[in-house]
Amino acid sequence: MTSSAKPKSGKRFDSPEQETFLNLWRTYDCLKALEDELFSNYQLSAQQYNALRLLRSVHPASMQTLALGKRLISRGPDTTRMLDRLEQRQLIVRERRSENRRVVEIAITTQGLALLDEMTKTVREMHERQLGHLSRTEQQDLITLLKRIREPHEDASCDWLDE
Amino acid sequence: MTSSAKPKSGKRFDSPEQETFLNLWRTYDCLKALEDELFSNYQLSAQQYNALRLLRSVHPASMQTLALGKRLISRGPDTTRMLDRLEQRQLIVRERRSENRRVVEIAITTQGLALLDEMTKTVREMHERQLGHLSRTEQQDLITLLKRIREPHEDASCDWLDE
DNA sequence: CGCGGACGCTTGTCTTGACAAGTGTCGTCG
DNA sequence: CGACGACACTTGTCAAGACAAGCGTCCGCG
Repeated sequence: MTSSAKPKSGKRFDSPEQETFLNLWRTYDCLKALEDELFSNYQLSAQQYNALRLLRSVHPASMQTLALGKRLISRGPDTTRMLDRLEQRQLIVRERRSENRRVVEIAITTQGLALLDEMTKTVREMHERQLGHLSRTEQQDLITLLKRIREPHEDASCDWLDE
Repeated sequence: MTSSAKPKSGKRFDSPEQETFLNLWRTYDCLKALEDELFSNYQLSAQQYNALRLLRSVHPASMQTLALGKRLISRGPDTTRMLDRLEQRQLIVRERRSENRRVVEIAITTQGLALLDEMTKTVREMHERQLGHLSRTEQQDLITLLKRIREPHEDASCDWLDE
């Protein structure tokens, strides 16, 4: 049971980077808990909400499945099944283009827009609870730092087109 | 198809708070991708790695299941099954105390410590790639902001005892 | 015109996490 | 000392995500 005396006195982190990351993780998880709580009232996941938001931003035009998937926050091309669920609830429509039958165009429906409208107020309130206690400046500083973190990683495994 | 003219000109966010949160989410996901890639080489999840790290920090003492679960980053009392997997691989041991047969004490094994030791170098390299391009000051600023975000939420759905 | 390959999406399968109910153990109070 | 509630953990069940193979469609080239 000698096993290298590295385990430090009590606890703490292995490196400053680890502390940073764990703080980021923890904070994200903290805020996500609030999101999930709200969205579950509407039987939506955060991802689905974001998909609807994106579709609204291009409405009345449509988007291709892959393009939508790329713009969602998390990687993972499992867009199909998520859209299945939205389609079942008639929040979106899928249409296969006749000129190129490979691609599927996704558009938000009136019901989808209505749902987003219905949620607007509570979503805003949740954001207020999440981050309302930070000043604009603090939020801006934070965003700057976060972008700086992502800088060397974008295009690698992350490509976010939403800005 | 009138549906409220709220969808703004092009895209953008509904509120500054949303922009902040989406940036946080995106950044977390970005860094998590790097973590996952590394940990999958050792057949571990980030949660499992953190559990082992925590157990090492109290080694050679042990922790109760619930206490361990509370200190893990994500909420969710599904600690049992995660520990099942670690136990199967003999990285931890579970022992039911005779004086109080309700609680289960968890301790890291020599093999668990060995695995952590084996991973040390690659983990450090990954952290370097994740966040090495930020100065200490920037990281400290970031941590301060993140803690400030969590301030009003801790104890509510999040209680992090690790500092 | 037909064939190979690339593209875009779908499906299958497995692992992982979430939520709720169940099991065994302990403290306490009548 | 026996029943009740609380506690700590486990198990069951189901939805969500990850990874890889499969299908239909289109383009380019001989």
